[in-house]
Amino acid sequence: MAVNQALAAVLEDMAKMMELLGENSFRASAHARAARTVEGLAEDVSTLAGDKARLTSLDGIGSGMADKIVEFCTTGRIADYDAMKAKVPAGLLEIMQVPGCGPKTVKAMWEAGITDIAGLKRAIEDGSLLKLPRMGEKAVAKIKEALVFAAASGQRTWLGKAAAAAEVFVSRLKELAGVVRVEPAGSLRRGKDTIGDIDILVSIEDGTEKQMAAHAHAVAEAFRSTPGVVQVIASGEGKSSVRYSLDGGQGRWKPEPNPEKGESLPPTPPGGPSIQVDLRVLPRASFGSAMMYFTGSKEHNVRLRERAIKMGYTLNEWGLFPLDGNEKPPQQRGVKPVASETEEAVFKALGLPWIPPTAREDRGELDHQGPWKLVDLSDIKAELHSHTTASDGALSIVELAEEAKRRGFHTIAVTDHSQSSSIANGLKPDRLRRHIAAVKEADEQVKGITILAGSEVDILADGSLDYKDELLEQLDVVVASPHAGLTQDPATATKRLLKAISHPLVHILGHPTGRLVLRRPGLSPDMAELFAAGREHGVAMEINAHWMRLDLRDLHVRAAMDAGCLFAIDCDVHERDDFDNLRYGVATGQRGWLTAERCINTWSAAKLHKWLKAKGRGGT
DNA sequence: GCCGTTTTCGGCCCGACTGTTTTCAGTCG
Repeated sequence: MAVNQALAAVLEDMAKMMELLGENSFRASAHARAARTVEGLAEDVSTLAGDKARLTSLDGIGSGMADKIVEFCTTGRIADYDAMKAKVPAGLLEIMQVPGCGPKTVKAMWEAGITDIAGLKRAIEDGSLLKLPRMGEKAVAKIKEALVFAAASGQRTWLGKAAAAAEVFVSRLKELAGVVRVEPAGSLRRGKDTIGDIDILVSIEDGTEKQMAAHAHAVAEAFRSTPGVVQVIASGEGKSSVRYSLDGGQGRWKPEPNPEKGESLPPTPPGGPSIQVDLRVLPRASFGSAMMYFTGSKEHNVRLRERAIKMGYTLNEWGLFPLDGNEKPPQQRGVKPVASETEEAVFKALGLPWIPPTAREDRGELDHQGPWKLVDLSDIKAELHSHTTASDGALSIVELAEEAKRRGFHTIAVTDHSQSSSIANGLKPDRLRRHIAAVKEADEQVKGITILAGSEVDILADGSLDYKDELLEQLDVVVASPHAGLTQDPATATKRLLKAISHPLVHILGHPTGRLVLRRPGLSPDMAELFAAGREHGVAMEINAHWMRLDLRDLHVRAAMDAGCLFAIDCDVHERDDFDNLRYGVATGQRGWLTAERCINTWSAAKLHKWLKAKGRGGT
């Protein structure tokens, strides 16, 4: 998978450089699209390099691109890329990351001798940037301000962090007069594991033009003045953009330099990392098409619009309109849309079932036959991975069980850490034996839910488990997880995890790669081999729901689905609020097209308990 | 550079906003 990322980065850079060099923009976007395809592969692209027919069967990969991929996989380089790199200074690609600095602008900078961020800062200070075409005072001020946030603006944040930030705006705007609905859209609604910016849509109740404008104005004002907003980027009636402090910074930060401190550029904003939040205020009549538009993904939208054109329509955020050859946008000519108020209506008019937002990634969802039946939050009836105060959790066995019961679960498995996880206060065999007894006692005591005795057993570096079989046999649930040795090479990691999967007492492979989103890549085993073994041995693959893990990730889920695996979506509960992370695990499952029947947490108590008991006794 | 429900050539999604402009280019999502 590391190869996929490296190749995707190269193709992405090629696309950027083509834009800079003023080459055919469609050629550039073809490279960008190929980059996305390569990045989205569940298997290592180098395993496909010998099979050109399979390569060209991938979306956006034609004969020429396939040759480049083969070249990269066999020689580690692409001649065209090297040639472009020799022409285009690397610093220009960095400047292109700065908001407001697109290819045309950066090309003009290049022609003026600016080739990196430092040069850009100098050109701002000595005023030479102003001499560039279409570059006035305001444009320079904007770039100046953008540079302050440049380091942060390229960064993405965790799904859980972004969701919490979005909730601050949603709950605030919901209370305003004239507001019908407030919904997050964008990658947050799609449940992506990292979020670049937050999109929030507000629907305004019908009324006179004046009333609606007043409501829209009030919404925009409330949005911009939300505590924690550190910068207002744009503010119109229909659209506003701000930066919001992810550390909950209070009050408004003024992006003005203080000359007394010798500052010529604005100081770093308070509150640490921040995220851009975009607001759109819309009439009720176009809420469905606008939700589709702003939920994306961009690539999914492009496919939808292409489909619309083929069917004689044009699709935009205002609705689905008949194609009439008139150049002026239909909504500006008073043309009535065929569909616009709900997403269902727009999809239906395009001959499609409603597609779950989590599946809108241009990964074949438009060709999906029949209605979507993905696993849903309400399907989950069991939590099979949780920790108590016996290891590193915050709740007692009874507290944990009561909380699970309150959330409507029929089963909770207590799976504290095993002995090698000493940092997490893992249980030595004697303690585990006593813990099993305590769990059984609690199971007697707490009515209305089944409490299972389990363990999250370390998969040691050589693939063996952290307890002897004699002890594992006494457990109702065995979750085997890698915790240490997460920098092993792929071949070693594959061997290690295969050994654990083939162990007859293992039910669930916990957070299989050990990755931490935006922090640690984790293991890169051969996923195809893992999933084939998972199916063979009847081991469920975990989707760890914590937003810091989301492991398996969406693409792995899709591959494991195709391989016929079972899944467990678990919160890895350490404290009460961790149960709330379930939605992120479910979203990740949905992104891999996971159905409820393949997810053991959705099964009835009888079916689940029977499946667990069958392990190690000859059945699967 | 890709691709085919008019196509193996000639297309390739769509609108809002901003700033620099007097009619539009560039950027963004």
